[in-house]
Formats: sequence, structure tokens, C-alpha cells
Amino acid sequence: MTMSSSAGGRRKPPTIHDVAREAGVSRGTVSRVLNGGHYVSPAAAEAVNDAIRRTGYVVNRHARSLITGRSDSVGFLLTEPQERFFEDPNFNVLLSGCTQALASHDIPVLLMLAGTKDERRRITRYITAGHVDGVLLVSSHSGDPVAQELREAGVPLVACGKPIGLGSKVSYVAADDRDGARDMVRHLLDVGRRRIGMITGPLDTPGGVERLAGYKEVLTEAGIAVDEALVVPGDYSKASGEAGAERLLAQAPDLDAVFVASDLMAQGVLAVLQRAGRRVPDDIAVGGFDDSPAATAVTPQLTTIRQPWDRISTEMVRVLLAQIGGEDPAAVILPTELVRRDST
Amino acid sequence: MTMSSSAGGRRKPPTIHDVAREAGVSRGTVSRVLNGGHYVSPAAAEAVNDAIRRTGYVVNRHARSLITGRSDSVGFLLTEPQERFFEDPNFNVLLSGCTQALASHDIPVLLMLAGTKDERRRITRYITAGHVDGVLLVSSHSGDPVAQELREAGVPLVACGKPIGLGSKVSYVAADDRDGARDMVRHLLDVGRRRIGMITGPLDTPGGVERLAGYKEVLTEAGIAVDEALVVPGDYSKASGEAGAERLLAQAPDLDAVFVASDLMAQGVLAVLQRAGRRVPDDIAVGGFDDSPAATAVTPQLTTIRQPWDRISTEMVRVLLAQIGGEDPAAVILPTELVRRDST
DNA sequence: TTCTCTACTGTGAACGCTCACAGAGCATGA
DNA sequence: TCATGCTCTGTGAGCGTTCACAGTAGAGAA
Repeated sequence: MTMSSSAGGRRKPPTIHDVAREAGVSRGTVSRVLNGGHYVSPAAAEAVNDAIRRTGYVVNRHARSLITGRSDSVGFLLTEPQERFFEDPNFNVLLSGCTQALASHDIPVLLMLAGTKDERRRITRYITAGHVDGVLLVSSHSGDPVAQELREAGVPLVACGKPIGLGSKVSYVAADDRDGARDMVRHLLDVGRRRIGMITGPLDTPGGVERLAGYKEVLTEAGIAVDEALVVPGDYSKASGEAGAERLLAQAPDLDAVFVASDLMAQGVLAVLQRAGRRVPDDIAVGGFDDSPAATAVTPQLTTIRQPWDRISTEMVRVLLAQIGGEDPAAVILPTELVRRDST
Repeated sequence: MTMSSSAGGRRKPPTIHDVAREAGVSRGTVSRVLNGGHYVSPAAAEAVNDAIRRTGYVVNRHARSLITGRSDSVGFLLTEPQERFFEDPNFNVLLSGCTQALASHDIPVLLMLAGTKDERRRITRYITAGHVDGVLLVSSHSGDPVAQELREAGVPLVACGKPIGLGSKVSYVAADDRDGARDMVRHLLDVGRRRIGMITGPLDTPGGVERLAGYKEVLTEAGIAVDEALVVPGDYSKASGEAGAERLLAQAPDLDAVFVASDLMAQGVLAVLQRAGRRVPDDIAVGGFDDSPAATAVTPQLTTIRQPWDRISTEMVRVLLAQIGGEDPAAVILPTELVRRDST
């Protein structure tokens, strides 16, 4: 009766029927045990669980899905260009976090990379056909046609970071960008800096805008006029960090600190500063944002604003499951935290 | 009859029955059209395709899987510690490549991260229960208990890189490590270096061993005795590259080149050399391995050995699908290529 | 006692598809 | 003429679940 290995081929797995026979009960009872165990006598439940263990039974999700109409799986949709995915370890952190959070609910994750236009169409079709119950959406520029379509089709959707152009009926989980930026700039002031530059994130995204707003607010509150020559745009990529740093050095050689809107850009900034012979933090302090793995991979290690990735992942999953369960969309804003390391 | 959007809720999708009615044929005929179109008259096929388009029909994979016993999906199994996944962009390249290759066959990918022991058990169960048709296995230290179990359960399996301890009955796709190493060391000789050190990969993996072997072979062929003080072990991680470089500099200050068994380690090496005031490539040439995104993210950009990631992905998928289709396991070795950049 | 309510159990039907089979129509060859 | 083979089509069964429903048993109330 054991389902042991050794055999080369794959044998036919036991069904709910086998379990029922083995436990001396009916299919219905087994099914009830499988689905929460309500209205089942303790004796029956035990017999069933025993039988499940003995037979090595695992539910056939296809059969279940066929009748329930749910797939009990969700999609992880990444609408970023490949290069960004290859470069930025934040995606891995998020992907890993969400996968684990879902695993604890026994829900498999389908990975969907929306690159080409064809891909997008294929993926949209796949999702709207009901092959997943919901979607975790990750993209920095999230004014996304795919997202738009999914929302219209009524597919449960949770974005990472506040999406734009999707109205208010879409869930999202985000860190408190403005507050994080404020903390960082305040910290730079605290360590005695006064000529504080900023390399922003993409300003067509709420995150980018908020981080910039926090920067300006704190400076203004401190009685320091915002010097537009000290603010240069970036797009979170390492290359844009390098470009930004070069521009900053040219426009404001007397810079004594930079707040960089992502750790990845900060990595680029550090490289440029080193080439330019500016010591960090002695000559110029550098503050990042994200606390991505990149922050500690670099010397000096980055002082940065921690986005609580683990909580972001688990919240995304929680909100998505709630929404699949019929609840209304929700927005979750999580607090950030200043992590002081060697670059300030 | 259109399936158009606008409605907030999800309506019930059309079934094969609806398509059949719409096309004036039977379910069987529609099914035949869906599955390759053999034994279908051109007229019927056209009518069916028209009806599919009109109704917006998408096959219900659960129903199909229930009867075929296939899931028409595969798992991408990563048995690496999280930190490695976060640090090494090679995983992203591979993940992305495989996902796309599978997408072109209309096969979804389930992401499986085997972290904790519990996770491993859960995943093994999931897979052996037949919820995926096959598994793409990625791990550097692949003497893996999960892999072992899957192989014994007869699950189609393709590893990236030659796995150890799994006998010969498991498929794998790998780059020609030895040959790549030979090319690099020959190149270092060609540019006039004679004191060539090496930081190896993990020596409990075939890849690590082969790259070391290639290094030794070429030196010997060139009449240069292998100096064991010039060879230090690494594990592909950036940190181990830094440690290795420091050890090398201490043991052999007269070093004029290093062959580093991964780009990620090389990144660490470059940092150490820079701190030590050694100019690259003037004082010391650095050769990497992988041609990962890390290679060009660094200054000077790395001369490295390109692993053909795109071909590796597509071959892994091809071999897996073949094996799912009943063919025997196969080993594929792909050629590498020297990519000369600024570090040599 | 009898009736009601609750806790529990078993039984068909159905989910949407594929597969095996039977059979129709037509051409070919004996 | 009939048999044989081919292409094409429709039909019923069944994949492994869940769900609605019917039904049983026992406790408590009337």
C-alpha cells in the first residue's frame, strides 16, 4: 500500500475514492476533511487523515478547479524591460517574498514576463480566461495597458507601488515614499550637510514624485532654499545614477551630500564619485533608497531607506487573497526605516 | 455574442460546447481542431476557427488536464539559498530565457524556490503528485536530494549544468566549461601575462572542476608550471571573489593576471584590486566567466567567457519537452565564446 | 411519545474536456 | 457487385473533484 519510489515510471496517483475506501467513508466525507473539516466527526476525520497518510494522497487540483472555477494559483506579472529585471535585485527580493508567502497558503505562482507586445496579448488572454485567480503586478512605470485590461475584466489585482491611471479601484501596497525621503534628508542635515543634491526616480511615477516631494519639504522646513541645480532626474537604473552624478558634480561642485532615489542608482553614484576622487562619506555623503541587496554589496556600504520588502510581499499576498475572496480593493502604505551604514 | 469587457464582474467563459454550436459541428470536431487539426475538413476547421474568434473561446486547461493527465505546465526549481538568488543576475537571465522559451510553446511556468526543508518537502510532493509535467532545475551545488527524489519518481528533469550524484539518467544542458577556461587562459598568455592566478568555482561541482582543469592544462601546455600558491578556491559569490583576491595578493604579489571563475567573483576582485591600488588591466589583467549582466555593469568592463544563456535556456526547454514527450534523457554541451572587453 | 433541531454522512450530478469507438460517405480495386 | 480502405464526423463515457440534496441518528423540547 505504500507509494514508495524505486519504480522508474510514474504510477497513477491515488484518488479521493481510494482514500474513502481506505478510510471506510464516502467521497463526500473525505472532501469535507480536505476543505476545512466542518461537519465531520472527529473519528471520521482521523480515519481520513490516516488514510491520506497511508496512501500518499494529494488532491488533484485540476479536478478541483474544474468544478470550483477557481485555479488556486496566482500570477506574478512583471511588466519591466528585461534589462531592468536583470539589473535590479529588488525584483528578486519581491519575487522570492511573494512566492514564499503564497507557498504558505499552498498557492502556486505562475511567472509572467511581459516583454513584447505579443507576449502582453498572450498573457492578458491567459489571465482573463481565468487560468489564475489573481495577479501580483510589479512594474515601476505602472500606467500599464495590461493592468488596465485586467482591471476592466474584473481580475483581482494588487500592484507593488501606487499605480497610475487605474482609478481608485485597484489595490496596491507601497512603502511610504515621502516619509522615507524625509527621514533620509533629515539625516543628512543631522550629520551636518547643507548642500544636499538629489537624483530622483522617474517623475511619471508616484514613488518618484513622492521621494522628491519629501526632499523638498525637509529642506524648506530647515530653511534651506531648494536649488534646482541640485536636482537631477533618474530612472532607478545604475546607468542613470552615473549620469546623474556626473551632472551634479558639474552643476554643483560644492555638493556635500546626495540623496539618491534608489540603491541601484547610488551604486552608480559611488562609482562616479570614486573616479572623481571624492571620498565617501568624508567629502560627499550618499544616501540611497530601497535597502536592496545592492546596498551592502558596495563599498562603502550604503546608508539607505529600508523598504520593508518582506512585509510588502506578505501584504500584497494578503490583499490579493482577500480580494479573491470577494473583499474590496485596498491600499496599504507601510512605514520605512532609515538604515545607517558607512556612506553618510 | 461578443465577450467584450466593460462589465465589472467575471462572466462565465464560453465552452467548447458553445463553439461547437456556433460553428454547427460537434464537440469532437472542435476538439480536433484545437489539437492539431488532423482528420478535419478544411471547411469545418474554418468554421470552428471562426466560431472561436467570435466567441472569444479559450480552452479550459483544467478540464483538459483532468482527462489527459498532463498539466501542460512545468516547474522552474531553484535550490539555491536566497542570497545567491538575490546576488547573481545569471539566475534572472536563465529564468527569463526559460520562461520565454516555454511561452512560445504556450506552456506556463511555475516558480519553485526551495529554501527551507519544509519547502523542499512541499515542493517535492507537489511535483511528484503530477502537478507539473517536468522540471527545470537550477542550482550550482546540484548534488541535490530533491533532484534525487524527482529522478526516482520518474519526473522529467533537466538540470542547468552537469549535476552530480544523479547517475547518467538525468538530462542536463551546460556550457563547455573546460574549453571556455582554456580560451581565457590562452588569451591571458596571448596578451603577455605569465604569472596567472585563478580563483576557482566550488570544487564539488563539475563546472568548478572543469574550469580549473582547463586553466591547468593550458599553463602546462605553455610550459609554465602550475603554482599552487596562485590557485585559491571560491564559490562564485562576490564575497568569495574579494576574499580570494586578497589571498592571492598576499600569496603572490607579483601576479600579473587572474582568471576568475565567475563574473560575480570578478566584480569582487576588481574592487579589491582597486583598493590595493593595482590598475586593471595595466598591472593585473582580470578574466571572468559567464558574461552575466554583471560583466558590463563594472568598470573596467570585464573580459569574460560568454555562456550562451539564450541557447542554454532554449535547449533546456527543448530537452525537457522532448523528455516529457517520451524521449530519453540527453546531455547537451554548448560552446562558449571569449568576449574581450577592458579588463585584459 | 412526537416533533424539531443539529451534527454528520452518503449519493448523484456536474464541471469542460479528450478519447475510443462507431458509423457515414466516398474512392479504389478485385 | 461487394469488399476494403480512407477521411471525416458525432456520441457516450469518464477523468477526480465539489456541491446540493436527501437522509440518518441522537439530543433536547414540548
